[in-house]
Amino acid sequence: MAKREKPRALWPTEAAVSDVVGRLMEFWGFKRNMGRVWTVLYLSPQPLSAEDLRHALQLSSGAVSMTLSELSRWGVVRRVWIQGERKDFYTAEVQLWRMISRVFNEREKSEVTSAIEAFEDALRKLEAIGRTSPDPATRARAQLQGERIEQLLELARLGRRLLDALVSTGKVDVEPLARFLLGQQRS
Amino acid sequence: MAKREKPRALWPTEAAVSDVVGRLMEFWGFKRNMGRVWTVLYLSPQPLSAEDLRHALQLSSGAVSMTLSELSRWGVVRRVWIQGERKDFYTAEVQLWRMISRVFNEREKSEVTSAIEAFEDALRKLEAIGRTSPDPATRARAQLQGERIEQLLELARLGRRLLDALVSTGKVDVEPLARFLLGQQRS
DNA sequence: CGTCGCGTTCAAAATGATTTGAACGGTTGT
DNA sequence: ACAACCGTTCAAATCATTTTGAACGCGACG
Repeated sequence: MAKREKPRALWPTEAAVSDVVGRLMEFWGFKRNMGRVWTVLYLSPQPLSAEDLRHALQLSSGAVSMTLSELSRWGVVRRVWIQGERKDFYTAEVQLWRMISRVFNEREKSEVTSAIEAFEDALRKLEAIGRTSPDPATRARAQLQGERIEQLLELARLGRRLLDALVSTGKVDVEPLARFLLGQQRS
Repeated sequence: MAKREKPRALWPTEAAVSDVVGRLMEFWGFKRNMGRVWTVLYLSPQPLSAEDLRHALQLSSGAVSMTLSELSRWGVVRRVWIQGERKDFYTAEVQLWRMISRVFNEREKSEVTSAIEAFEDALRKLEAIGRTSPDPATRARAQLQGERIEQLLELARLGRRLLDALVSTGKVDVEPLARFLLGQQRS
């Protein structure tokens, strides 16, 4: 039986930071606990077990299990083997940018892409109306809506390009992006 | 009594588009109805009354009122006077980029900024521990956490720079940003 | 004035999301 | 084979958000 430290309460800074990250992630569309669990792992020198996390964050066993498996699905947490331990242990992905670009790529991009498709679809239908409707008022309205939707579509495409740029920049490292942004700045 | 068209059901494309935008906005942290209401206004040739919206989207009077006032607070919808009408009418802000950069600037930025402050705060506390704790293990741990939090801080600052870049680019027009992104691309 | 139409507010209801904890199934060690 | 231990699952419970609709206040009109 290896000697491991007992589940210990979080330091105040750990609690504070994981809370902040939890909030950010929640704001960002994930569950708050995902952020908190990830942060505790990220700040821990050693891998932690589900039980450690349960104590650190006062969660039920089910919650920990579900949160960890969700985090694993996003690839931001890894399961590690610890010699002579029965339990599973976990570590956080420490390559922050890799995490983020994966999320951008999988989550945001599909969101934006499906919006783009819907806009294109609507445009096609409106064009059909513009060509076939007998009523001039109807045609005019279709025309106007087409123009507006075109704008939305352009914006969505811009968004997608931005995501692509971020992700492809980030694939390697955050540096180039940072340099670009610095160059962008007024002073 | 001016002649105005009766509240009319949405065209299928209008319904579809407002739904998509509603989803995007929800995903994005707003209420779905905000997106839907905005879209209906955006696609309408004339300003619409609260009642029109109520019919178009099947909302209660209260919901329409609250949604419109929230949208007004974000400056994405404007109230307009229509000659000889008792009711209030509304139009959508059509400068898409202006809307978005306002949201970035007010909402995201404050989120990121407060995270940055919290990280800085945590760092200060950890440094104090690193200087004063008698226990070497504690000092080592504080050291490590400091490094990790430093990373988070750097990332948050990068995010803020990105937001600044977007917003300042967008203040004028979307064009420059678009050009930059195109230039960025691999081919 | 009194009434009507309209917009707003807010408590209550509905809906939606998250969390719990007990039950289950698999594994290890005896 | 059994007991102890762990992780997972999922229905039920809790908690948070959103929506409703009735009550109110204001201004316009007769």
